[in-house]
Amino acid sequence: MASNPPAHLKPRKKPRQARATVTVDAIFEATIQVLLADGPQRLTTTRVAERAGVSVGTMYQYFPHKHALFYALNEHYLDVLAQKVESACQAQHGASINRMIDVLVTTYWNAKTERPEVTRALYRSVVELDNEPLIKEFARRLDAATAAMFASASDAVFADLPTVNLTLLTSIFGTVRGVFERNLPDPEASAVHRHLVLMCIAYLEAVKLPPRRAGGYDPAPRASSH
Amino acid sequence: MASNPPAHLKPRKKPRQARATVTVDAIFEATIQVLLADGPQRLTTTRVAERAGVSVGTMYQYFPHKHALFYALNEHYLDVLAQKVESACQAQHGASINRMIDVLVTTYWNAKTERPEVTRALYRSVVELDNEPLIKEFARRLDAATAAMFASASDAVFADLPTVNLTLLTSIFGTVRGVFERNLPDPEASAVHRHLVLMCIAYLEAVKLPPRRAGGYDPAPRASSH
DNA sequence: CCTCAAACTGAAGCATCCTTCATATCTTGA
DNA sequence: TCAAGATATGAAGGATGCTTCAGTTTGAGG
Repeated sequence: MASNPPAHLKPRKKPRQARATVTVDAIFEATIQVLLADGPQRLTTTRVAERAGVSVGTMYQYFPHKHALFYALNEHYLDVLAQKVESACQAQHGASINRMIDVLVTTYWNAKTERPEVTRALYRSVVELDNEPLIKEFARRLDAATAAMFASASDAVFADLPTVNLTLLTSIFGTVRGVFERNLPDPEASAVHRHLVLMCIAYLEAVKLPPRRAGGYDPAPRASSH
Repeated sequence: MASNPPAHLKPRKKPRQARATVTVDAIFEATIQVLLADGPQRLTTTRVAERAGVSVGTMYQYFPHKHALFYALNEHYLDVLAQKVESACQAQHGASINRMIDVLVTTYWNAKTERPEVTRALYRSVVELDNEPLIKEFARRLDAATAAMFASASDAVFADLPTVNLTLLTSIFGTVRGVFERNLPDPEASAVHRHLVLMCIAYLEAVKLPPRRAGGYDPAPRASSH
């Protein structure tokens, strides 16, 4: 369901027997474990294999090289994340922009916060080679999902939805990332979460086109026009 | 002028003769060059030394190991960046919040955009070991600078300035980073820049305390109260 | 001009790490 | 039960990188 991996880092083969499936799952899990325990620098084929309880050779039956493993891991993570956001957006079609923003931010936030260590580890690992296609595809999917949602808002229409949408996503993703990067403790992190919602709502209020009656912000605020 | 580097990655010695200064500068420049040309993965002591036109041994006279070099590079970069923002903030004391936001965002944005390749390379390199203290110190400095600025605003007072300030900085930094990460082409990047300013202004409008007279947003918008 | 500390050199030691492949074991299906 | 394909093993080859140090060159001060 995700994108098409560049040829050079496609998995070598898919598991056909039950034990092989177990093995591959163990390898993924081990990769995360090693990432958590030792950091991206010490993510070593040997270490992953050891932790997964298999031999190095086994890994190379499924992944042509280390980067392919890494790529597959991130692909899976981003795919799950994108699905969560997509279905959350879907569910809010026709709602108010306030609710949309709240759901969007909170869904993304919770998904990232569910396993903070994993999130942090992956953020730090995204540096590795060639996952730019992954990020692009992820961004494209969410762009589409949120744009469709906002276009369906019951209480607002936007002149330049693409830009508004892009700005929103960029700032939400960036803010969440910043919270992880600075390792903000919980009272502050929650406060930022709340204020991020406020910020986005205020932004949408400011850029939405005035509804049919009752001017939005500039001309004659709440007197019937003229 | 920056923080105190952890002992294990302090420079070994400072240049005492002119040629040594030249050497150290060349090493820094070469580090950036290699980062740009080959990426953080291929940043190798040998490669840096070669590009700098010195031998590996020379590098080790000044830096106890690779990470120390890296650390010093980032330290310098963040220091310059922090200074720019600090002085920009200083200059806006007493101004309106709109102007403050505009100056803050634009200053940061321009500083990052000045040499986009370098920015991108450094963003990608910040993964390396132990520069968390650097980030913390950088955040602390800017936090202080912008908080002081906003506290002096001529047209607004905030109930919870620390949170407002933290949210602003986190989202601004994060958004800019996101623009680089997604490698947004210029029309879109500029649009996000503009909208980021709008967003921050709308946010501050929404959270500022109502001025002495003429209620802010909730009660009786522009009729003399009561 | 001379001396000594500062600066520089770069081959080599040491430590990892990635990846392969010949071999062994397991599972399935007939 | 047995053959054949699937899966697993792990020692070893090959590559690269970090760091040291014994020795050389350079520059500053007397």
